[in-house]
Amino acid sequence: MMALKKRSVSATDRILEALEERGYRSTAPRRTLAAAIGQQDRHFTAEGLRKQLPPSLGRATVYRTLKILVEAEVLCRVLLEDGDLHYQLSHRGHHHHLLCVHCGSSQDLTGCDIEDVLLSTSERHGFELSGHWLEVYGRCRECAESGAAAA
Amino acid sequence: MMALKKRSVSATDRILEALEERGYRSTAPRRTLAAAIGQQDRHFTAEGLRKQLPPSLGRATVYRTLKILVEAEVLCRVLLEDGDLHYQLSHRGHHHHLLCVHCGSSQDLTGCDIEDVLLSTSERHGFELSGHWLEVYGRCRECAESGAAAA
DNA sequence: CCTATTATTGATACAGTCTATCATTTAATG
DNA sequence: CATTAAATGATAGACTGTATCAATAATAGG
Repeated sequence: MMALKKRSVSATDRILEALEERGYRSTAPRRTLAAAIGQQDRHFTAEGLRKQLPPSLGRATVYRTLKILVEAEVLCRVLLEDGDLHYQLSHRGHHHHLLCVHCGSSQDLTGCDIEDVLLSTSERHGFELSGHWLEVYGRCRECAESGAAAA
Repeated sequence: MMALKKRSVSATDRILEALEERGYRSTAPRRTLAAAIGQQDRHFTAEGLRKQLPPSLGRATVYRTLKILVEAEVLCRVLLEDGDLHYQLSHRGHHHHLLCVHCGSSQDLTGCDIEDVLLSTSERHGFELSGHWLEVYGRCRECAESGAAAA
């Protein structure tokens, strides 16, 4: 019982597990990083993250660890509408995001049969599909309901 | 009759027209740039373009002009699979690209009703759609047929 | 054609994001 | 513990842009 805080704990743990699974050592900087990333509730940049960390944690370590985590698919990169690339906690497997341009939240796009549409369309072009990148922008339910007349 | 070379000529002209339409002055650097961009047959980077230009043409001018052209929708930015942003001549209106990861060519994705799929899916999430970004990666017909066993 | 006005240019410096190098420190292992 | 290899952080640098600004060039009016 009392399963509060489950989200942040499990995110941090998932990060540490992913590192361990891949044979990376458990170090103090990585534990600090994992905790900080686990607390992010939306997409973030490497430098934004760094500002929340003790300055003693070197730049290179932050970037190296982020890179590892993207490769491990614990983090994914999201493309903002202006072309900025941010990081975000990822759920397993290939998926897409509904990114709220107002509050910055993101939810996974589920129940979307976009793969099928792309596959058949590609075939018509004689194109051998190997992957795709999709980001969807708009306003989440909360922002749409509250700021009804937002830009 | 004899409508050869139409593509490159019209691309350069389209660029110059777009600048004029928007009230930008016709200058030698911009004409040089327009000609160089018109000759690109696939996506390129700002620095890659710059290497094909006289060094006297300043960095800032290249970047400024590219920015203007993206805003004018004469150029569009394409996202490569690794997160790199490149530029590319654009055809009018919103569209998507089939990007060949082998030869770097790109073709427009037509006959794709992805907007409809996204719209209905977004609605199910209570998400107010305002835009999206989609890139599709794979191999074009030529590359698929020739290098049958390519990576 | 000449001049005034204003946009444009290119040099320079700087910002942001990320990588390479490398001596030092630390974790894992026996 | 002692060994060994991984990881760290400092530093420098690459790459893609943006900001500033004095000098220059394009347009508009006379």
